[in-house]
Amino acid sequence: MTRSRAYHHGDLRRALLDAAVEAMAESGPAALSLRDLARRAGVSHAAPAHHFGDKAGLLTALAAQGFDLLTDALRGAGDDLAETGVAYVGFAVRHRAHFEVMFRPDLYRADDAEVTAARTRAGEVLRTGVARHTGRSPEVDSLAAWSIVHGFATLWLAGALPTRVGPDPEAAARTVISRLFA
Amino acid sequence: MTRSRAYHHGDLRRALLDAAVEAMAESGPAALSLRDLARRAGVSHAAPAHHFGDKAGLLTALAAQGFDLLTDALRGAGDDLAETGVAYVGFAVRHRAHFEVMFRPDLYRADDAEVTAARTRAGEVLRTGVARHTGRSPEVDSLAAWSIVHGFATLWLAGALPTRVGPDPEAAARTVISRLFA
DNA sequence: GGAGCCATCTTGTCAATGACAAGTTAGGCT
DNA sequence: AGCCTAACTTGTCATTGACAAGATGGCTCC
Repeated sequence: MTRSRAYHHGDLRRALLDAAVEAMAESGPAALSLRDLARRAGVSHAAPAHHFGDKAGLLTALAAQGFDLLTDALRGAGDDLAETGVAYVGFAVRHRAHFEVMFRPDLYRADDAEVTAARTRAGEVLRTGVARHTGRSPEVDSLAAWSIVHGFATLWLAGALPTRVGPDPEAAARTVISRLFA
Repeated sequence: MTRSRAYHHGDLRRALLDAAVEAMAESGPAALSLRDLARRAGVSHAAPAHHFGDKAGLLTALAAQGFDLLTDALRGAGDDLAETGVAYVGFAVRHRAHFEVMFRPDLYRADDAEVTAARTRAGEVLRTGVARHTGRSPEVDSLAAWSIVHGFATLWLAGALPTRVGPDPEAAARTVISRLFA
């Protein structure tokens, strides 16, 4: 590493992505500024452009990274469909910045090849999880399961849910998800 | 009206909100610019500040208007819970700009009194709709119903759903929602 | 071992934007 | 008639994203 070697940061690309996550955690995605990221990484204001082209480029990379992280999180939940759903909510809470970019296609280049591939991989995991679980129409079940976990996660992150839900999003999600299989 | 009377636009506040919806329909919420709205309304670049204070103020007004529109849409769906859910999705598709602001609290002053009241009203309609429908835990059912319609609407708007779902979001929503009551 | 090459990062600049300050106009009220 | 205040204007500033052109230094290849 040997932090701060004038030129050649070492891993500026990763440092900028990390800074972006950090900045979004503090002030939300709307306030994100490339120049602020450069400042955080200790480089000049134009350095990010070299790695990502423009702001949309950086968010594209962040989205791709996010879909890969989601894939890992879902795989780590094992074979139980309900736990996969809980893992989805857990990912949203733990990787809020990634999550908030991933499903906002106006912020990045959603048709980028790398993002598309990563999104497809995550979709596969979700789909096969549902197929493994139920004998009924896996198509509808897949949509319903995805909708309910995505909706719950989004509403939680937006602060739209009543406080009565409690402080633990994953516990609440477990209850809600199980309702789908009642 | 007598459009364009030099000073005193007549209904600039409404005109700016309409322009905001129009602008967001064209280029998404991230690209929204107060100066562009002023241009669309044919007023000076500082005119919006007088009515809304700042950008967050304008989006706060838009969010409040959105929650009122949502309340109307839900009420118009009648007593059937599934149809209320379909109406929720229909609202998201038909009033995309409002919807995309409403659940993004970092864009506006979510604790504004007017917004809070409007959000509460919409919440009431949703909650009583669920209570009327089921005898089981209305708390969990309410969360599950809200999650599934919000998730479906969000994913649809984000273009995240596979094309196989078809071109009609409300029809697809009907199928998915009915899965919740299977 | 050194010469050149190229990715990496810098400095400099421009137009656009949000926010604020201070002035101007018009329409209602007394 | 006069004024008084809400509604809008012009002007300005710091910040930002994007682009252009230059500087630097590690790496390869001979």
